[in-house]
Amino acid sequence: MLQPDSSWLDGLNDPQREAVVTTDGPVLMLAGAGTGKTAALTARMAYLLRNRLAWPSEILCVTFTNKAAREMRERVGHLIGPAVEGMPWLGTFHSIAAKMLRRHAELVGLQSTFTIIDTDDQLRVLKQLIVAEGLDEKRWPARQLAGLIDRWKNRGLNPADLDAVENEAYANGRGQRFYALYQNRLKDLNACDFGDLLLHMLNIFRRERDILEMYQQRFKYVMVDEYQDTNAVQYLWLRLIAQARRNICVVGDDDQSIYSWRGAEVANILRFEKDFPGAKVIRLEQNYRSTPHILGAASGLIAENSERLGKTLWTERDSGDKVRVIGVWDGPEEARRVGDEIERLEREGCSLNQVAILVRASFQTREFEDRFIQIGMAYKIVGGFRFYERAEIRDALAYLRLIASPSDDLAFERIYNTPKRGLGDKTLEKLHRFARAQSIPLLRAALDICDTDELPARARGTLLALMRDFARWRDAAGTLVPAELARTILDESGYTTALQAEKSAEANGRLENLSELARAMEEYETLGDFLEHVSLVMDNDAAPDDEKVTVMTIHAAKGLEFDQVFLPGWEEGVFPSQRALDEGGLASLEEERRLAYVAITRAKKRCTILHAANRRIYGQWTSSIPSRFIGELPQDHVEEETTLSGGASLWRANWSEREDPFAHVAQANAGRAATRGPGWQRAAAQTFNPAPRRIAEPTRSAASFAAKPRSDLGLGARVFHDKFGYGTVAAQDGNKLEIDFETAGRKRVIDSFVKPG
DNA sequence: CGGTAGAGAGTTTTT
DNA sequence: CTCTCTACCG
Repeated sequence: MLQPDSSWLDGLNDPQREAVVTTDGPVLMLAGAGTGKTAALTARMAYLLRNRLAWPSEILCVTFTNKAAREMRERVGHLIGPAVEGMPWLGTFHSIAAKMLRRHAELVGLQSTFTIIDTDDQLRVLKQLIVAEGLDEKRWPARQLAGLIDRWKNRGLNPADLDAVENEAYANGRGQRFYALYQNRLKDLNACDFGDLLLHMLNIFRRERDILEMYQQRFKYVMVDEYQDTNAVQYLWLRLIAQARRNICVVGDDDQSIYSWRGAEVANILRFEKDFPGAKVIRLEQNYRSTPHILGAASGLIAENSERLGKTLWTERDSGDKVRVIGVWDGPEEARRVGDEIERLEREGCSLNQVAILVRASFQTREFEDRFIQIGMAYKIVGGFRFYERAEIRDALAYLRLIASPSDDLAFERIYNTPKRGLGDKTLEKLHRFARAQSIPLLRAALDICDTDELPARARGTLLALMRDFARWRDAAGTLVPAELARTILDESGYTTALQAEKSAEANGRLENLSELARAMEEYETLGDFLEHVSLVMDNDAAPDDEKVTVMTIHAAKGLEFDQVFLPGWEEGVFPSQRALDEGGLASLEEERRLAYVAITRAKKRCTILHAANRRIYGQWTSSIPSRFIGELPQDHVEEETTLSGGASLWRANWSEREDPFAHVAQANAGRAATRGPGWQRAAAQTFNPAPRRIAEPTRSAASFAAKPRSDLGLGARVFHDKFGYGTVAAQDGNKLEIDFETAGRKRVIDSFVKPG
């Protein structure tokens, strides 16, 4: 064997280095937030490859997200060059399982060309089953069943494995039956859902010794990122694969486990040493990301949790700023305050890409979006719908799926009347009956039924035309590259035209998404490659674009870091969320606390926590008290700018700079005093001596300085706004416009956000 | 068959 | 409040 090459070890600290060179036997790397676990993991992989301990194809490296997989691939590539291209088994649990399952599909009754369906299709299938079984879909929602089936699959349970209690969970003891029906239906459709990818492979491993052994032999080394997030199937799957050689290295942080509601089991990380006796436990505790105050605040908070392995993060950095806690009057003021702070940071030269607002729940982003539009702050909302989950993308994909596999009934159902071509439920019903009678797929049935007199003339004509289109597209698929094929289909199906005709605000964006889709397809040579990619890999990562503040949920922010982090909405009921408090008991509360820990540890330089005394939730004004997590932050690391219980004096301190915070509430509450909670009354009872309210913008925003009116947007001008759609200019004040939007109503907007319509 | 009016529900979401 | 789904009418 060659001399071990240790150049990868430069720049790593002692524990990291140990994790890299301990290649034999099980290793549990407990890596706190910002301790360089990815660096360690990638160095370890480079070390294995460079020292010829394994070929690239002999390393199994599993991540949860495509993003993490991509990053890992890039970083290993940096260390060892293009050899990394040949790492076929570096990827997400799902993509790796899918790759395996394509090879062994027949063992679970599928063809290797099976389609991977998403939640949408899943719900459609379930709904059909529920209706077919004569159940009231209102009483027993498909969503609920989908959730149950998901959870069962996450736990590695097949229909036959359900006990009576599980079975009772749906429709009075019909859970098992529906689960089984669903699995059969998927088999008929030659499809599987995300959960199946892992469960099928687990079943195969359990049943077919030789196949399991083959993989056990192949993978000399197994590495797992974010191990605290593994669920039962993933755990069992990994354990089977790693059992033979026992060269498994898992990396995780029990304090950052925030996905238990999706089946992740922290217990997996806690029991690793039992599963793999003799495991070496390595703690990465030196933090390279945050200031001591940020770490101190986060550590103090997480120390309140009981079930943890325990780590002590430390840093060599200087102190920096304390974590700020700011109390404000209500939601709008919170957004205003954050906007002001960010403008100040901007003036100080801080890059907006280094600023993030992290919220507990996605509805909270709205407040900020409204405010940022008003002051002309560049922002991006991350999360929400993934690219491939958008309706237009899924429609386009359905067309392509149907070209690639004509038996894809789900795809057929999705597009046979999209765009609207006058085919309705009646026609679909007939098609279904026809297809079932002959045991043929819907597309085939549609073709054949045109030769009969089953359908009224008009429907038959429409259907026939559609079938001709499909025949033509199938031919075209032989000659055109996927991207061109997609463009042709979108064009000839009338999809593009229908969108263009629809003059709504979203239509434009949808058209852009579709061209984006076609552009993304350029990289693929075959339709099959592309479809596999899209169902498993295609994600939402916005191209690294220009200076923008990021607004996203804390869940979405895991693994990221920013100089400046704002954490709004730290109020009881919002964070920790009411649901967690009501339903999950202590375990839930602790997960919320871990979430808070993740949130704080995203900050490199400064972390600002906000809480509002009043918030409008579902249109109701509700008063709220600061989150218990605020009280749990160690005093030494925190500076409180104002406290609500401190009452008037603190409010008054900043009073003159601000518009009357009661204005909103007073207005909104006019005539509905009943909605005033105790907090409102308490605060309202305090007498203030408000400074005269400003008439114009309550705060100076950067946008209001460059107030040059645009001549092309005078009164009455018709304009288009990306978010609000078409409207008419009702007032113009410098570069600020008031616009009556056709659908969104009157809004104040900076002129650079609109274009003449 | 397709548009509109009311009702009902409404955390987090890597794949 | 605001979005989504379903029921009904044209």
